[in-house]
Amino acid sequence: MASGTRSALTREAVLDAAAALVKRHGPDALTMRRLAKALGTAVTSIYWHVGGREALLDALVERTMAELGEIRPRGGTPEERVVGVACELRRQLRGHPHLVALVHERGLTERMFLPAQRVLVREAHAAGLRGTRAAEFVRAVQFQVVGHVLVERNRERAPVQHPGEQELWSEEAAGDDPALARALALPADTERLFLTAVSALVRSLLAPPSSTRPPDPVG
Amino acid sequence: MASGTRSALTREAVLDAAAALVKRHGPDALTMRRLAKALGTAVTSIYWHVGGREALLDALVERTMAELGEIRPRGGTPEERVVGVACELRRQLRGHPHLVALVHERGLTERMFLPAQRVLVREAHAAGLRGTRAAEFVRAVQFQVVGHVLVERNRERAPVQHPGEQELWSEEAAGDDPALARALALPADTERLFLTAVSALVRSLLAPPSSTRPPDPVG
DNA sequence: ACCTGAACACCGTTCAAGT
DNA sequence: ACCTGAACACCGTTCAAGT
Repeated sequence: MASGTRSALTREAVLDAAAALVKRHGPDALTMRRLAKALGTAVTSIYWHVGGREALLDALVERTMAELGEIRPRGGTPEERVVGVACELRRQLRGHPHLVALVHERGLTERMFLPAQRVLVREAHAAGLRGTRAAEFVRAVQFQVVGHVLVERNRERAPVQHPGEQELWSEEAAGDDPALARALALPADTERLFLTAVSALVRSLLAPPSSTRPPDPVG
Repeated sequence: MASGTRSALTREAVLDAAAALVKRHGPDALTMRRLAKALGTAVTSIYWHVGGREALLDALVERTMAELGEIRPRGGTPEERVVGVACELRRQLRGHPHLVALVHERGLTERMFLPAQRVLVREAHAAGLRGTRAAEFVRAVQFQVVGHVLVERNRERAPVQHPGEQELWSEEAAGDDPALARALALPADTERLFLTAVSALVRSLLAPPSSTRPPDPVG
């Protein structure tokens, strides 16, 4: 359709090619020389348009972050809505697997999380939290989501571990709880685990602070 | 003291020098050539003793992991003991800042966490959890701790963000909650945040499953 | 304003050669 | 068995030079 965008090297075109490279082969594959070859230009042209590799990655992150959809809370209770927001956020991050690592390396986690922060603040207020308690709630959810995605992504990348939980737990005496040994020998169901953990966290943090919890009467 | 360990290049000596390099200047500074220069040998000698860079890092991780102290649970209730274990684990990981990233990159998180898993299993049993529920509990705590440390470490490395929460939250309308805006503009107190989050998680997961929580009667 | 090649200072790794 | 230098195929970046 478009005629001859052939010879004009644009900042846009460079970013497109870079994004494609990262998407296909991961951030390590993004090399100035490889990128130049993909674009059919000299390496040094890239420097004129976007600067060095660091600036290139910055621009790439910026760009991908802008593509992230907005999250809209859904559900009846604040708890449900917050859990929903967390799940949606995780989904988005998992949709751009390389982005997470890139953002993480560049220390842009805060920036990436800002829209979600605004949403979470509203929900915290709706649940009756205010001031520092609300701030702590927001950040606890943020750390939880980002942390979980980081750990999760890492597991997917390195599916087989040296000794591996499998062997270590299958032979191990897990007390008299073979079901537990079996469960720990299996790879984790991260989807379910995320839901469980974030639900537990949110439920506990949104609960009225009245119950400073008396010690359990169980022996 | 020791006489002439001067000329004999050992696998041990290589690992020592490598560890020192990583400790001082981070994993990126660990270069085969730099390491060789530090050791006063040819680059290729390292290959004979420990193999390539990848093998070197593996050995380094293995070694540092073995140095990690054991965690002993302390406290009256299972909840207290689990939180204590989590805190101790975080402390240990923070004590070896480069190790975390290395372990994470190599996908050895499971292996690193195994001793802690055993302890957590005992506490889960003590709290009355069994089977898959106990396994889920253990893994939730594991993901929480590792994830938090990863996020936390990243923040420390990149103290100033592009726009930064500061500006973004100081000018922003946070509803009618200036205290919250102030709190979110300040850097997070990760120590406190960790304690809050892990306590909330553990409390919620160790609570008896009886309360499927009826919906809040609040309008 | 835009693009180029040559050059610099680095990498990890291999390999034939020494002792 | 241990150590070496030369060489290969890569890097990111700079810079003077072209048009």
